[in-house]
Parts: sequence; structure tokens; C-alpha cells
Amino acid sequence: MPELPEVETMRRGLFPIIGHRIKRVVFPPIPYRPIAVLPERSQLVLRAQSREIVAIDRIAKRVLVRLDSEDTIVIQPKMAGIVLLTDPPSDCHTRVIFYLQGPSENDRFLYWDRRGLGTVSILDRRECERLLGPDCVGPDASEVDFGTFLSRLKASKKEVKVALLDQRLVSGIGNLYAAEILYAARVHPQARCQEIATVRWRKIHAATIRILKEAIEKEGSTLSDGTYRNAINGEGSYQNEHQVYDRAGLPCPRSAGHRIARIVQAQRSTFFCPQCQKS
DNA sequence: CCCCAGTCCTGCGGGC
DNA sequence: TGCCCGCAGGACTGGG
Repeated sequence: MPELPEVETMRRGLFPIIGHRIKRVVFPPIPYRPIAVLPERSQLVLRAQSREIVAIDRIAKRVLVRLDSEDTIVIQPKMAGIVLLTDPPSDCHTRVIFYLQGPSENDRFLYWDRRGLGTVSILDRRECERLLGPDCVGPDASEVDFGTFLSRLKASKKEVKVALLDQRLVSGIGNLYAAEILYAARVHPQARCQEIATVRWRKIHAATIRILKEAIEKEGSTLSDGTYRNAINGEGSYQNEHQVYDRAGLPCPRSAGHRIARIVQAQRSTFFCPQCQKS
């Protein structure tokens, strides 16, 4: 479930490849259906090969590998994708290998995706601006200021938890961090955005900034399925800080007399404490 | 415009 | 013990 902290950790993990040149792009033969490569595999090979990597960026939950041609390789890990500089957990889920110029076959990074829901694209500058511009992707949740946060979210007619997941309003928050943010802010996930007082929006904003920052520092959350890893195959540690996510039926950390509940909103699980979190 | 359901995909865990 | 089904959910699509 890579969300903002996990994808930011991927971005930082790729810093060592900046300044290197891509020698070869390889799609390993795999027993599963291949992942989507946009616009097509041959374009990725043609346009990435022999280009130098000049920067690694992130927009929302996508990693952007900037090339000296002004093309950008956009990696969207979705549910189960990661980028790696080291050997993958299993060879059969390696989807793309980018070999770099250098003395060793180990000079490479790869995209590994256990479920194959992710995508790898190569976009020129215009396509990047169109597909990843402010009309499609809201301001980054880890650094959005309160005024922007309030003006974009408070007008929404959605329930607050559903609104936090809308990448057009504010980008980077997924199901896990939405639950943790609203628990920290003591706001009920089904509260309507327009009915939440500004002082409580301030708490939601503060919790958003704080939790995403802490999760980035801890290199994200590696859940029990173990899929998410940093670029050198290490686990994150923010899972040890989770208060409510995937903890239905367990005691509320704030008061042992309460229990964490699970409901479904927009076809997704929501975890929260019905006693601590008020509309 | 909004909202909801379906889709992609594989691995795992609950239940019988 | 083994098997099957449902669930996990990010982003997108199509229908109402």
C-alpha cells in the first residue's frame, strides 16, 4: 500500500542513481501478466536507453526519474510495487530492470511488483504537466499550508475520510494514513467536511503534517505481508506506531475501555475509535 | 457535477 | 489438513 511516506522513501532511496546513465532496459520473462508500460514497452526502451538520470522527484504517490532528454520515467507502484537497488524478494515479480553504465551488472535499479497493478510510463515534459499537473493532483499533503488545506477540503461535500483520499484535493494520503490522521485529530471519519469547524480542521492539518513527517522518518509502514521495502530491501518501522489501522476489536490506545471499530466507506475499510473521534 | 460499483492482480488468511 | 473464497486497495472507468 505505498502511500506518500513509502513513495518518498523510494525517491530518497534512488538518489544514488542520479548522475548515472541508463545502459539497457530489460523486461524479464515472467509467469504472470505483464504490467502496463505506457505508452508501450518499445518507447520506454528507446527513450530511456543511454540517457543520464538528472534528478529523482515525487508527485503524490508516483516516483519520477528525470532524464537529460527532458523525458521522465514515471513509476506508479499502486498496491504492491517497489523500486530496488538490491536483489528483489522474488525474481518472478521483477517487472522492469534498468541497467546503468558501470563496471558491474549490479549497477541497476529495478521495479518489482508482486501484484502487477502498478505502471511504468515514459512521458515528455508536456505529458508530465498535463497528467501530473495541479488540475489532476492536489498539493502535496506533507507540506501543504493550512490555508490551502482548509480551502481545498472544507468545501467538499464528502465525508472527511473519503475527501482525504481524493488525490485532486490533497495528494499523497491513502487508506492507512487517513485512518491514523483522523484518530490523531480525534475527528470522526464520517463527519461531513462542510460541518467540521475550522479549529478542528487545524487539528486535522497538524496531524497530517506530523504523521506524514514521522512516517517518512521511519521509512514508511511495512505491513504483515512484508511487501513494502525501501530501496535496499529494508523494512520501514512506522507500522509500530499505528494506533488504529488494521486494529479492529483491539483496545483504543487512548483509553483501554474503548475498542477500535471497522466500517466501510467508499468500499474501503475505515478504522477508528467511536468514543474518541467525534463528528 | 457527484456517487457508486467494477476492474486490474496475486497472496494470504479465515472458515469450514 | 487442505481447499476455497473473500479480502486487501490505488487509480481509473463507465453507468446512473
